[in-house]
Formats: sequence, structure tokens, C-alpha cells
Amino acid sequence: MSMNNNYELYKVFYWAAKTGSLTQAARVLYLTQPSVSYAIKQLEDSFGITLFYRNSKGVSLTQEGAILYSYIEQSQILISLAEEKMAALKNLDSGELRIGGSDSLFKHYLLPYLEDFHQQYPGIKLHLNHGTTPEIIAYLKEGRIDLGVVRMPIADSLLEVRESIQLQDCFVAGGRYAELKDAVLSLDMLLQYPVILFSRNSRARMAITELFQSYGYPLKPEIEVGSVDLLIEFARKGLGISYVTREFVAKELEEGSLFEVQLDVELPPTHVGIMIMRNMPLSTAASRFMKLVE
Amino acid sequence: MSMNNNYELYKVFYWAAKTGSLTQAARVLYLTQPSVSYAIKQLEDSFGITLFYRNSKGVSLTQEGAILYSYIEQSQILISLAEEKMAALKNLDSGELRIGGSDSLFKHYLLPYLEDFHQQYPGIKLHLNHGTTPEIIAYLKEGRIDLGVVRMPIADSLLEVRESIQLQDCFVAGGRYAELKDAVLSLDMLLQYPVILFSRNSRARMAITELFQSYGYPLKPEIEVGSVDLLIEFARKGLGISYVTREFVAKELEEGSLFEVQLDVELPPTHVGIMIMRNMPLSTAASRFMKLVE
DNA sequence: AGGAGCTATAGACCATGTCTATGAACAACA
DNA sequence: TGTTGTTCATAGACATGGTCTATAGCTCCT
Repeated sequence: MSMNNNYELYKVFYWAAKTGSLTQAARVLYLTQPSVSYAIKQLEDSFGITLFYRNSKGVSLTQEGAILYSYIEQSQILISLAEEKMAALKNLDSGELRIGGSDSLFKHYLLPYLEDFHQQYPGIKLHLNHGTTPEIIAYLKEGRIDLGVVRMPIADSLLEVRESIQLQDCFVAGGRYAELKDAVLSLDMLLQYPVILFSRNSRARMAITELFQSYGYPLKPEIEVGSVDLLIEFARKGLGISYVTREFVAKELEEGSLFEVQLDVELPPTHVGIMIMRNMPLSTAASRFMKLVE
Repeated sequence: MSMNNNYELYKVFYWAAKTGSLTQAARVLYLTQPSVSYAIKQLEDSFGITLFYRNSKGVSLTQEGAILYSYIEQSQILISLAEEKMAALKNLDSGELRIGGSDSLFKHYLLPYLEDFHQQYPGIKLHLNHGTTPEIIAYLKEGRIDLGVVRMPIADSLLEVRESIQLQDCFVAGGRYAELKDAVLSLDMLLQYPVILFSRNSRARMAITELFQSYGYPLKPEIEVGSVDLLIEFARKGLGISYVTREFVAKELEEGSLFEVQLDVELPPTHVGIMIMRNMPLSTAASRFMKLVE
């Protein structure tokens, strides 16, 4: 008599109404006819309302059953759509992948993976959010991105960081400084030349500044630029010696438009790290992407 | 791993998402927290998708969980509305009652019950469908009306007929024929006067025609009219002697604007019958109305 | 009259969802 | 830095309730 408590009954009701037959509904639901009969009775008793006319050819909705059906049909359709959507998300036919990182890492490191991923799963929308390392970390914690790609090291107990490829920063110059091509410079000799650095307080810039400091030389750039592309471009045009990631100028080094300036000290390598939230489940898309990168 | 099979889980999911807490969802659903935990796990396993982030303050939807929620929320709201609607139908706060019958029965027999019913259940819409007895029966079989009010007898194995009040048809005349007031006429004497009958081939007209026939007199009306009101009106104006239902002219008989013409044969009484479909459940409204009439 | 549909009912069974009890992780606070 | 009070997860026991088989009753059709 009291309001029923089992939404499962609506599924049975839906199919009984839709097929006009308890027997057929049973077939659709992989049940036996008595089970369907029982379920419908349950629902009717719970409302205190008869929902179907029973006749020898099957069942048909009463006036009140038809009213119920008008609601339940919509409801069931929504559930079907939801289930289809979940299946699509699961197969990666649908969904989105939100990545945070710097523009240069997107371009020089992540791009091939992104292309690959997009080709394999064209239904997944890609959202790339660029920002500084702290910004990326904040995005990650706010749940605005699924993963972040930054330079190591990252020390944050809430994050899990997987080390990816190693990068080597170095100084490069163009034809204008051809005399340095076969030289090995000390740090103070390098400082005789105009140095071009990335203007933002990037992790890489801080590292190299500290290195010079540790030898007692202050590293003061002649020129500061806002993008890695400009670092490369300025060095090619002979405006100075740029501090860049070697892997990001592979093309220029090969074609000879830039050459690496040899130093008598070793510059420390850095690693690219992929950050995710520790103890938080990854979306299907994100975890598939992680696997691709590894 | 395969698609879940239990819509009950969506109700749990809905409340977990809505309250942001498995513990609170359990409270709403009158379950324990482990049961809710188990249900959510079921759902997640069935999709192979994590739906919630668990943290120490409760749970929050993952990207994919939020997508599921957008569907399920609508679905659950529809179910709630459906349940409210069913409760309203059950209390007779809502619904409709569809009755078939003749205009004269509506007006002279059913009206007080309809008024009463409408006052008691103002939320129920009344639909009155008039037609001949065969039409009413057809409507009933097509499910277009809940019950029919007609004159007995009805012989149809698909119908269940409950006999209600008895009606007595009779001949009435107005002041123009005052000389008949205290007379007792035989049938052939009556035929000397102009007779007014209902024009449609009603059950009542067929019955009286047969009666005359059985005595060897052909009953040929001077005037045929299309409504009971006109039968009364024409008799009052002195256009002839009308064959009407005595109960429907109670007022006119009392005030003296009509009088009953006495005959030396007894005219057979008829009964009003309320028809419903045999072995078909009545709507709540219809069965309440039946009870009111009894 | 027999057969082939349909739904309803009865009774047995056991799977599944629920419970209690407990653990583990985290946050707030003294 | 414990303590306390949250949260959710897990394990294991239990019993409810949905499902089954078997059967009956009914209508329609041949």
C-alpha cells in the first residue's frame, strides 16, 4: 500500500507497457513471465492503482497506467542514453582530456603524443591549458585539468609525478658567433657575450642562474624574451647566445643555423614530469594517455 | 564489468551525488553507509568507470560521474513526479471520470451525483459523452469512457450492469386537454389525440411502440421531437400528449402545468442501469463514483 | 474438442543486498 | 603530537525478496 521503494519495478513496467505483453517483457528482461507478473503486481499494490488491463492477448494500460507511462518512458529513455554515454566514455568514443603545461612542452614534447592520441581516439576533446608550474599545480588541485606536464623536480605530497624523458639545456649561438664553434668556454668567458634568457621566472632560468652564482658569477641577460621560439629566433639572428633546451632546437642544430656553445662545466639535465593527483582516480581518457606516453 | 542490470543503483547514485556524501545518502535512503558504498561500487564496476572521488569530507563527482549525473538527475526527477502524480490519482486530487449516457439521464438522473462528486473531488475532470445506448456501449468497449448510464435491460456478456433506480414512463398533457384529467383512457382512445414522441429510435420509444402493437394498434406520433425538454415543452403548450419519463417531469406535475393521462393498461417500468466493462478494473475515480451512486 | 496463446498463483530456493563490526585515512584541535 | 570525530572501505553473516518451475484458468481459433 505504501509508496514502492524499488525503481527496478519501473523498468519492468516500462517494458510491459511498451511491448503490451508480460510474456514479451519477460523475454526482453531475461526473466520469466511469472516474475514480470509479480513485479507489475508489486507496483500496482504500491500505488493502490491498477495499471494494466489484462486480456487474453496481453495487457494494455489503464487510464492511470498511461499517465504513469508518460513519465516513466522519459525516465527510462534518459537512463538508456546515460548507459550509452557511459559505454562511449569507457571505449573512449567520447569524453575529454584536459592537460596543463607550458607552451614549449606542448609543442616540443607533447605534440607527437597528442597527435597520436587524437588519431586513435578522435572522439576525445583535447583541452590544453598553459601556465606556469604553480598555476598548473593549482589547476590540478582544483580539478580543472586531468594531468600536468612540467619540469622536475616537483615536491608536493598531494601530487604523484612520473618522470618522463630527460632534457638538456644548453647555450646556442648562430653564425654571427661562428668563432665559438670549436671553442670550449668557461662560464666567465661566456659572460663576455650577450646572453638571451627566457623572461619569465621559469624553473630552467632559476637553475642556470643558481649555477653561475655557485661559481661566483652573476648571470645577467642582455635580452629577455617571452617565448622559446623567440629565444631560438634571436640566437639565429645573432643577437646573442640563448639558453635553450637542446632537444627543442634539434632541427636548427642539425641544419647548422645554430650550434651549441661548449662549456667547461657540465650543465645539469632536467626531466619532464607528468603530474597527476595522488590517490585520485584518473579518467579513462587520462589514464589511456598516460599509458601512451610511457 | 558488463552493463549493470539494476536501476535501483541509480537511485543510490543520485542521492550520493546530490548530498555529496555516502553517509548522508544512506540516511535519505534508510540504508547503512556500507550498503551505499557497496551500491556505488557496483555501479562503478558495471561501467568500468570511477564515478566519485572519495575524500575525507565525503565524495564528489568525477568528470564522468558528473556526466552520468546530468542524465540520472532528470530521470529521477521524472520518477518523483510520477510518484506524486500516482499519489494524487489515488487520493482523487487529480484524474478524470468519463461517463457516457443520454442527455436526459445526465440532466434528470445523474446531475445531483455529479454535483456531489465534483464538490467532493474538485480535482477530477468530468467528461460527459452523450450518445445512444449502442454508441455508449461501443465507447465503453473502446475504453473511451469509464462507465455508461443507460436504460435497462442490457444484455452483453462483456458488460456488467448494475441496476439503479426505477423509472416509469407515462403520457402527459397540458391544460389544453384538461378534460382528460380524471379520465382513464384505453390505448385506442389515446390514439384519438395527437401523440408526441422522441424522434430518435430510443429504447423507450421502441418499448411503447411494441406495447401498442401487441394490442393491435399502430402508434404513429403526430409530432417527433429531438429532446426530452421539447417533449415537455410541447405538451405544456398543448400541442399533444407526450410520452415521457414521469420522474423527469416531477416538477411540472407538481406545479400542475402537466398532468398524467391515466390508461387502462399498465405501462412497463424501466430501470436505469450503470454499465461497466466486466472483468476490467475501474479507475479510482470511477469506482468512487459508483460507490457514491449506490 | 483440442491446441496455443495469454496471465495468475503457489511454493521452493538461493542469490543478492543488507546488516554489524571493524579498519584505514584524514582533518580539526587541544 | 596525540585525541577525537569525521569520512569511506572491507569482511563476513544473515535473511529478505525476487526468481524459478509447475500448474491452473481463461480466451480465441481451428
